[in-house]
Amino acid sequence: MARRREHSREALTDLALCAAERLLDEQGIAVLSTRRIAAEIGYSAATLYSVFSSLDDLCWQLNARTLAQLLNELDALGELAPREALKAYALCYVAFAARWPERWSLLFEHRTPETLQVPAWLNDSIGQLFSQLELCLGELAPQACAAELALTARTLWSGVHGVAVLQLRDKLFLPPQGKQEQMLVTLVDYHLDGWRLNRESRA
Amino acid sequence: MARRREHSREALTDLALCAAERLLDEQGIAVLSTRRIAAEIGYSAATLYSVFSSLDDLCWQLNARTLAQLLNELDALGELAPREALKAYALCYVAFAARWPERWSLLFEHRTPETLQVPAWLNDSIGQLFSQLELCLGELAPQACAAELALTARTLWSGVHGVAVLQLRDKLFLPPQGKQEQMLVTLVDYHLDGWRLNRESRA
DNA sequence: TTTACTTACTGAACACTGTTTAGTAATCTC
DNA sequence: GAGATTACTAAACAGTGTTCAGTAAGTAAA
Repeated sequence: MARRREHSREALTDLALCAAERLLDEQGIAVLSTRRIAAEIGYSAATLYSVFSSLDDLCWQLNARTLAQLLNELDALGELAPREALKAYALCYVAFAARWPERWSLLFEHRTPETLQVPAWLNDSIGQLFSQLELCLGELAPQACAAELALTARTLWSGVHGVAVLQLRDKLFLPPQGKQEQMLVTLVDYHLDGWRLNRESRA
Repeated sequence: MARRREHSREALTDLALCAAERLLDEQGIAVLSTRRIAAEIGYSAATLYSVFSSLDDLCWQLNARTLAQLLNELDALGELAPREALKAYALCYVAFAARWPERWSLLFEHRTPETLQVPAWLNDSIGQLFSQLELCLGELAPQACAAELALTARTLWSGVHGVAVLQLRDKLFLPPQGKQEQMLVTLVDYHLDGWRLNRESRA
C-alpha cells in the first residue's frame, strides 16, 4: 500500500506524538521505539522519518509538549499573594510529576548524545518559570537586587525539584504517603523565613 | 582459545566493573554495552554472564560501588558541629556528583524494568545517610520528636539533591559558575533558621 | 485516455544491542 | 593415558535506530 494521504504532515506528527505519549504513560519508557509507535498509528517505522529527524527529535517534541502543559498548569493558578503563589507553584509542580511520571522522567532524563545542545525553547521555558518565581520573591523583598532574587529562586526551586525527583523514585523512605505536600510547604516556608531573617540581620 | 584461568571469578568481576567505570567516565552511559566491556578486558560478552546475571545486574553492582564510595567520603568528613556537618555533607554530596557525573547519573537514573525491586542494600545505605542527618538535626533541636527529625532530614536533603541534579544538567541558568556552594550554604542555613524560628513560635 | 512525473509509503538491509546455547579446547582427576 | 570437568567463545535470536531502493497511487500534461 502506498500514497494514502489520509493525514497531513501535521496530523501525522500529532498522531505519532499522541501514540508515543500513550505508550509512555501505559508501558513506560522502555517500549518507546520507532517500530512500536509506527505500528500504533498504522504506518511503518520509516514513515516517521519523514516527519521526525530521529527518535531523539521525537522525544524532544514530546518533552516540548510536556513542558508546555506544565507551564500552562502553573499559569492557570492565577494571581496569588507571593508566598502562597510560591507554595502553589511548588505543589502544582510536584503534583504534575506524580501524575505524569513517565513524561516527567523523559523530560529530565532524556539526553541527546554528545554535541547537540539542549533546544532553545527549553531554555526559554525554564527561564520563564524562573522569572515568575523571581517576581514573587521580589514582592517579598523589594529591596533585594536582581542577582539575589535569581539565586534565591534557583535555590528554592532546586529544593522543590529535589522533592519531585525523590518522590518519583520512592527514595524518601517515609512511612506514610502524602507527606510530600507537608514537605513542600515547610520547604518553602522555612526557606522564605530563613531568607527574611538573614536579610533583616544584614540590614 | 579457552580455559585460560588467568583470573578468578572475583578478579574477573572486579576487572569488568573497573572497565565499565572507565568506559562510563570517559565515554558516557551510551557506550556501556556488554560487548564493549568484554572487549575492554579481553573476554567475550558471553563470559560476563558467568559472573553477572545480566547487564542490569552489572549496573547495580556499579551503583553499589558508587554509593559506597560516596558514603565513604561523607564519613571521612569526621566530627563537626551539627550545622557545619550538614553543610559539609551537602557540599561533599554535590561535589561528588560533579566529579563523577556519569556514575552519579547511573545511580539515580538506572531503573530495573517492571517487577524487580530496588536492591535492599541501596535502601539500607540511604537509610544510613538519613540517620546521620537526623543525628545532626537532633543535636540542633533536642526537643524535636523522631518523626519531625525524619521529615526535616528528608526535606532538607531533597533540596541538596535537587541542586545536585540541576547543576549536573546545567539547568540552573546561572551566569557565573561556582555558585553552587553559595546556593548549598544558603539552602542549609535558611532551612535551619526557618525551622528554628518555626519551633520557637510553636513553643 | 494515455503517458509522464511526483509523491507517500514500505520492505529489506545494516550495524548495533542483550541474551542464550551448543560446542570446543584446556586443565584436573584418576 | 582416558575421562570428566571447567572456561570460554562463536553464532544465533530477537530486538533496536536508521537508511534507501523500490513500488504504487495520485496528479498533470499530451
